[in-house]
Amino acid sequence: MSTKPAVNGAHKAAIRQENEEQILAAAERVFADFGFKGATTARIAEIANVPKANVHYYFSTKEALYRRIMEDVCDHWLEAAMTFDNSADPAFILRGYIEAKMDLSRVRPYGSRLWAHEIIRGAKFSSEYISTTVKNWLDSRVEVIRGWIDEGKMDDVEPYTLMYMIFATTQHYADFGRQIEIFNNDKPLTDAQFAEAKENVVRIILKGVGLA
Amino acid sequence: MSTKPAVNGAHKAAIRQENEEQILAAAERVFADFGFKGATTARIAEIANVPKANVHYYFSTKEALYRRIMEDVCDHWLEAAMTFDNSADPAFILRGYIEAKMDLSRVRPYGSRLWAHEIIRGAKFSSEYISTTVKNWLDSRVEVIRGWIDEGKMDDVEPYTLMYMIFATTQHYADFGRQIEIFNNDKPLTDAQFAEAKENVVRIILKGVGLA
DNA sequence: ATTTATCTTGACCGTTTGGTCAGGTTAAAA
DNA sequence: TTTTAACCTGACCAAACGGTCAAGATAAAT
Repeated sequence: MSTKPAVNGAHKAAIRQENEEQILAAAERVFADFGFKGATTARIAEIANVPKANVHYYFSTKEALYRRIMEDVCDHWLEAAMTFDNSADPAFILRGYIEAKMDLSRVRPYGSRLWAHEIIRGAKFSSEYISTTVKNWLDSRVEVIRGWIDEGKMDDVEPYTLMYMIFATTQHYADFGRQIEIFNNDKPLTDAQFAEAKENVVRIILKGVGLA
Repeated sequence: MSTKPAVNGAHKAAIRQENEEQILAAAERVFADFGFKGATTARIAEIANVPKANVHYYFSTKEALYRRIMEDVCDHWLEAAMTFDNSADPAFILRGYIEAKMDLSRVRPYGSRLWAHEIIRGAKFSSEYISTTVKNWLDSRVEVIRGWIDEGKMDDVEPYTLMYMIFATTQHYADFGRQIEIFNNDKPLTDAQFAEAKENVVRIILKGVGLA
């Protein structure tokens, strides 16, 4: 561990932060792979490289750990959502949002997979969050899209269907990453391949709604 | 049970078929909700309305049951895949394929979710199937799309990206069905809403690749 | 130097889990 | 009628699981 002399408990605080981060990262991965019920605290401890009792020392229960990670994933999702503002230029906004979501899938695939698990099993823990924070955001974005349609800036498409298409397509690169890898001759997409995919996704969707 | 007199073991055969179907349906649902590891044989038995020992009487292990259902889901997927043939008319073929996939999500959401679980956790059981049957089919369809592009029938898009977009968008209605339901004021999509979504998905994608 | 607070962790506990078994029931075959 | 085969299932087993605890180590405060 750190050899730097501690001042005012900084060392103990650093120990806590380092261990918590290690456990959170391990847990995100294990929950992403197996879902809440399928994940074991033994496996999380193993990946985090700490004794199982330590997981419980820092996070009282498996569920507490799970909720903590989901909050973090939601915060990250919100950052991408913020790129979708009320600008007058739909092509610019939609391009920015799709790219932000694609990038999120690229840099944090486990978070997306964890979310997918959560939704697939019925959104047991996140139902309220989805029906409030996420739904309010979605409904307000749908109003913005409707405004663009009314102003003749884009085709008259059903806005919810468009948003679901964007969610689905962008998260696919995280959730079904392994399948895409198998299709790519068992190799992860290179940065170039991913950039090309991103550009094609943006292009097809923008043209699909009359913006390119 | 059936009161019809049996002839040549038909009754016993009917018992087996009925019980197997019940267990398979229950298992598909439980595996869809919780994934392989998170699902329990006790839960499957409960949903199937049979004693747990009966599950093992008909399917030796949990894994045998899981593999059996996955084979079935793959067969079903293949049926939709068959709509994508070598026709000269890309708009017609893509529309047919997208619609078949959307319908599959509508009539068999658990199968799609089970598949999603399988892929999210790394395609542990299905890796070979994906890298052979599915990949060969995908690669051959990509060649067909390239042919259409070469003939100037559609835009020069990256065919794999297009196929992933179709997979993602159509399966979203099954895998993230709960989220969509929450966004729909906690009500499942009506048939009319689903038909509208399907039409919009087809329209956006076809236009997005220069086919509408 | 001593005390206090935090960290560490092997061992343990009660519950859950996948799977087995023995004995009984029912239907079909001989 | 008897025998055979298939179905049924409560009880049980060993292993896995989430979580706890006591005792020791370490760092910080007094």
